[in-house]
Amino acid sequence: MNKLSAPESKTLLDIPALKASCSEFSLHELCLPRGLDEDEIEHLDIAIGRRRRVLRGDRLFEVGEPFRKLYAIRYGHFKTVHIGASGDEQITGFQMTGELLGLDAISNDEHQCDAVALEDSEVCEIPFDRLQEIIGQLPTLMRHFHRLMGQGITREQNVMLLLGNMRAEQRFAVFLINLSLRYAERGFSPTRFHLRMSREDIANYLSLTIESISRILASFKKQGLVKVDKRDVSLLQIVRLRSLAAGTEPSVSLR
Amino acid sequence: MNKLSAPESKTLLDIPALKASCSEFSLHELCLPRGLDEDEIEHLDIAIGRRRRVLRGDRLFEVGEPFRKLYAIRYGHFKTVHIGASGDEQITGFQMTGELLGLDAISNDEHQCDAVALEDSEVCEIPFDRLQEIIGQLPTLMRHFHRLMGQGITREQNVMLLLGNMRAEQRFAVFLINLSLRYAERGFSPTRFHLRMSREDIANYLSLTIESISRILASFKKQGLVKVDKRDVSLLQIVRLRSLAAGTEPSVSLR
DNA sequence: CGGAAAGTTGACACGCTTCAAAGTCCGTGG
DNA sequence: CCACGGACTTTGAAGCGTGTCAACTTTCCG
Repeated sequence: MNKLSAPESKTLLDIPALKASCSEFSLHELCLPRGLDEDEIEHLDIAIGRRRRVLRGDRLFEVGEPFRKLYAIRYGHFKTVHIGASGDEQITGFQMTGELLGLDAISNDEHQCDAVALEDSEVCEIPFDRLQEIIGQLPTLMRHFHRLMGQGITREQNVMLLLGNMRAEQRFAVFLINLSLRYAERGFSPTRFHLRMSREDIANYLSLTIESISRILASFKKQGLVKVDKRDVSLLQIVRLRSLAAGTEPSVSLR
Repeated sequence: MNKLSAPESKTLLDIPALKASCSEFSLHELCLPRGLDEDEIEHLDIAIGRRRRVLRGDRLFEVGEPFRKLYAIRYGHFKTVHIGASGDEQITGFQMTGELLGLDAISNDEHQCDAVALEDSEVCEIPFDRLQEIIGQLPTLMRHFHRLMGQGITREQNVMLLLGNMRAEQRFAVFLINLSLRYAERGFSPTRFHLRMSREDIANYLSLTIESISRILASFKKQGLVKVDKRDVSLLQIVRLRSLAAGTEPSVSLR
């Protein structure tokens, strides 16, 4: 699907081509900030550095690695994994095309987590010091970047609410609805998609066990909420799923 | 303790006074960024707007309020409260002198939580658009501000780890050790401090019940880890508490 | 001093984990 | 093509940590 034959080592000053490449892959987050004129984009393309391919299972960056660049996902999926004090791993997020990786390293100049590709993927490397120089001259872009960092904060606050207040079924419903929304934003079906992550990853992210995920999935299937074949999911009653996720609808007992 | 008779309506261009006032109250976070020269501070003081007092129990800002300013705490304590979809409240953090409030609103131009004063407090109001103008001209300050936002992100990731992976005792130990560190940074005792928040607030923050907090506290007292009188806490065995918090030491059964 | 709010303590319930075992998928090699 | 093995998934039964509920005690503050 994402087959592309992009010229690998073209000059970075080819503005129309840059613009095209950004919109083509819907890098709407940082590569194609809304409201920039040609002149601004000209500055921006200096910061948008090399592309980098990351194969499934490989790490884009690791805990402790010095912080130099942010990464905008051109296509593919990633997970970010934190290592707790006692060696336990926790997945703190799944990222997809158009999203930004590496913000967690800004505070310490050191990456706080591993970023692992869930499938063969490609990212834009964005040197952070160059980015800061540029946004100093482009207020629109600065505002945009700050909004992105703010989104990182609110996203995580939502996960805090999820882990703090929700029971297993609701967590899983939130997980599904969240994926649905993000795929819809990218022009894919909100009701049918492929899970790039294993059950184990999902369980870890939601702080549940794979057994619980399995049981909830079985329960959802029996209620006719979803259809599941391996990692292919169809949301059959998205309205009910939404109200489950919102906590409006009382969750049905698992037995 | 924090009795001060600051001239309320002095001119904001009094640079030496500004400098003094910032260091005096250890607003080391944003009001006194390290590495700024006099000239830079001159620019900065335009952004540092009015001071504002907030009485115990009052809200500095509320959910849905349009975002205009960030707030640097000059003295006092706050909690930030999020309202879940089904009306349930969750406390997502406690903030103390020198910390920044309002970052969560940057993504949406709308505050995502309530900020409630836990005691009579005072903040610096920092108009965000002015701040952005200024950091566009002061790279040092920009880097500093980004570091602060990054800290917001890493702080929340730590809470995610806490809520996701830790049992009740460990959560509470982390809570105590975290307070201890932050008081130490501010020149207060790391082993004796006063809790500004109720048991209910603590329980809510840690996603536990007040009964659990009470039981854990009793258990810690029995083990000689802490001494507690109302809201006054003494950490008697900070080493063991640290290893409990780190998950190194297996937690002792509650009975 | 009195009533309300906050904190403590005990008994029980429940949701999820843990442990165990069976079932399914899928690549590999005979 | 089928047999085999390992990884992943499903399902069941039991256990544990924490929530819930209720009663009691202490503290707070007019």
